[in-house]
Amino acid sequence: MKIATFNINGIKARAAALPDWLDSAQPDVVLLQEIKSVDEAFPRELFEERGYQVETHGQKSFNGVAILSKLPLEDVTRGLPGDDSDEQARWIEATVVGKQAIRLCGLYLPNGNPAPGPKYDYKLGWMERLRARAQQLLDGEEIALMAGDYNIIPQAEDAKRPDAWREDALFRLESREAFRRIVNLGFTDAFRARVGGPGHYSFWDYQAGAWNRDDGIRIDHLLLTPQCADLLRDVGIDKEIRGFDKPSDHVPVWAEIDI
DNA sequence: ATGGCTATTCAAAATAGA
Repeated sequence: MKIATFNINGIKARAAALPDWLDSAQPDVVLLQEIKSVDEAFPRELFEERGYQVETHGQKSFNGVAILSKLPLEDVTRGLPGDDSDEQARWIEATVVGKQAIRLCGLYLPNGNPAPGPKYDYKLGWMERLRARAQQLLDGEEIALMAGDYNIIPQAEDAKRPDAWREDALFRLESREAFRRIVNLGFTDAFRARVGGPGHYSFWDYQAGAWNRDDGIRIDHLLLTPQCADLLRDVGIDKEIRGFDKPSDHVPVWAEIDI
């Protein structure tokens, strides 16, 4: 089963590029972030006509996550537990049954800039809630993954120019420590389990010719529980579509799971 | 880069992104 994460930066703006990528990459499941749409306005027919079931957790203008799946989605839940006052649409979960069941968590972790400040506090608080949910998945010994736009550059090798990001909410020490607290519970970064070294990015800014200079960062990740990591067969970053017409500033990252 | 681009929104400039 090919499972991808893709921050599309607006479903309306990606009404051509996203179906084009689906048709060529043929993922079984896609976890989408930044749909920037309410549920009622999401163009589900674009995906249903390609054989995908669509589940959204949308919000007006900003944020918003969704799941597309060729197999039925079961037990769908919306919103990251731990703060009933949080109105931002950044988390969705569902179960898909292949040979075995796998729990899929799609997430759009807060950017957090400027740091320090209230937005950064929100990011760190959100990550603490994420850690709690992650621990539950481990405690249940589930075949599960948490994938999405983490807005975290894990290591210097994950940025073309790490020094430019030192004080940024995506790379400052506190952010990376919070990310490691989650990974170190026992998760596997799917991409890094298979590919080492610098030069692998999932985001290039629209500004300043970042794409042409390959000035990117790796911030979209799939974290696997041990039971899921046992089934990991392949990974990839579909970098080339960043150079196509009307691209998102992110590209898809995927994992092939033997399930 | 204290923002060079893109997307969104009660439709013009503001907000957000990373």
